[in-house]
Amino acid sequence: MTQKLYQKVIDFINNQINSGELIIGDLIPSESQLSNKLNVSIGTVRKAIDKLENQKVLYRHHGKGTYVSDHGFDNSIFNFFSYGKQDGSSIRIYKTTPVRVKQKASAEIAFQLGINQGDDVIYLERLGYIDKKSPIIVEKSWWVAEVVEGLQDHSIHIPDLLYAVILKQFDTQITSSQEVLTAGISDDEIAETLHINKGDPVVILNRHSYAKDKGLVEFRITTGRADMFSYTTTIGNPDA
Amino acid sequence: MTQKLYQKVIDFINNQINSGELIIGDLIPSESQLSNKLNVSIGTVRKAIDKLENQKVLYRHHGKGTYVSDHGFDNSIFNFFSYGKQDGSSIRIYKTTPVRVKQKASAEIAFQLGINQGDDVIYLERLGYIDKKSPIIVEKSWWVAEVVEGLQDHSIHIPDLLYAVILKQFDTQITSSQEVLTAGISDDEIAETLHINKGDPVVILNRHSYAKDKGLVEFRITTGRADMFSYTTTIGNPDA
DNA sequence: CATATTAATTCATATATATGACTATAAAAA
DNA sequence: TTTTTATAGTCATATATATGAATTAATATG
Repeated sequence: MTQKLYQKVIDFINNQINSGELIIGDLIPSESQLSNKLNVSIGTVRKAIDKLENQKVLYRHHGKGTYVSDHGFDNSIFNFFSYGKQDGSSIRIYKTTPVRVKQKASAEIAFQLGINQGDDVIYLERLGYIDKKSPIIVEKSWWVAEVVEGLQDHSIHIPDLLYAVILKQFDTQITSSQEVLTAGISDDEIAETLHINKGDPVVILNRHSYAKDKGLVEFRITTGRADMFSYTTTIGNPDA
Repeated sequence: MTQKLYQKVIDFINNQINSGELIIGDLIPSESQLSNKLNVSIGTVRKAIDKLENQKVLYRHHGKGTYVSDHGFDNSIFNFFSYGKQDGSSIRIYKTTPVRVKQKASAEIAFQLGINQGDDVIYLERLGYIDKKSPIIVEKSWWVAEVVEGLQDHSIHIPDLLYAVILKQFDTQITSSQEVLTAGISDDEIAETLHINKGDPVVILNRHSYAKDKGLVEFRITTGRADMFSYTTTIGNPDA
């Protein structure tokens, strides 16, 4: 045997997802269909699906079938914003996009995106709300212009989930992101936007996003009010 | 069948761990031994171990056996401190314990530990270093006194891994912790300890730890220099 | 003694098979 | 028509078996 058979199945499913033949929410072929199509036993298909289910790429529904999950990006740290403190229940953040322009990349942005200073980038500034009053996060996002040419056009509607537009309008599938979280204090600009005082603590999340076949396409700095942020995890085994 | 057989295997192994018959680093019985002992097929044992491996409770070493992992607590956010910024490689933090006293619980601490104000608690203050110079984290930890009676005694050596002592000296197994991360700014005391300026940003991690059969036993506030902290995650599928 | 070989143990991969349980749909009965 | 029943498709659990690969320990060989 030249390679692991279950890897063949994993690759097949990943390819279907990455090529767009399968998208979030889709039912994938049944275990027996995959078994026949790929000439492996049904047990091998199960093992492959087990692994993809553990990675949250797929989820099973007994009696119905196996679906493509959208949980990959639900893991973003900033989806763990919570209003109060205790529960850690993730709440919905509504977003607006007050700024969207094409501009020349600064030295810093060029460095972050791996392009040359002065190259075209599309800059978006988004605000996140949990109610209608004042924003709790500011999101600054720079895109390689050639990838999303026209995104600065206000005729394009930007929904809460930015990547949905990127996929549909620009045929660009964001496959993974790298996030780095740290803390800081607000400067004048951030303080005014978030209705807090200069020097108040903020949470800062830098994100680099990669697209299929295109590499690094977005650099994003998200700044959030520390008093509105808490990230909750459980370690160990609560069942024990 | 009254219940899932693989669950029987999972329960057996978890019980061995929780009772202390198996501790971190131990080799668990081989698949065939478990199969014989519990009267289930070897495939069922594999399925059970698969699940525990996914939960990071166990890890396998091909040709040697399956071991009890300590990765449960490696997930602590503060193990993702990194010195520089980029790589996110987790580094070792050396700890000292300059303060350890028995005291009466304040209203706040009593609330956090679910005990009465004025009840005895053991208070530890620990400092974390990445080199020998100045500390980058301050850890304030309050324990229910009856659980760790004597921990304030300086004759007890406290290693970097505090929970190892708790297990051995006080027969108390920490089974899970709940962590909440947020950001803040340093007050005078913290600023002095961490050799930063008052008002500088800090990362704050609150932890509640639970012990087997004893419930909530520790409340901890860890404060770290924001410029030394970064928490890195990858979302989505980098392989895709 | 030092080194190479062999054997035993253990996990890893792969297949085949049987039974059970959940879901949706089509057929039959009220 | 509405309700019930039967059935087919799907994933879930469980066992048995075979082969392969990694590790360790025992044995043979020089």
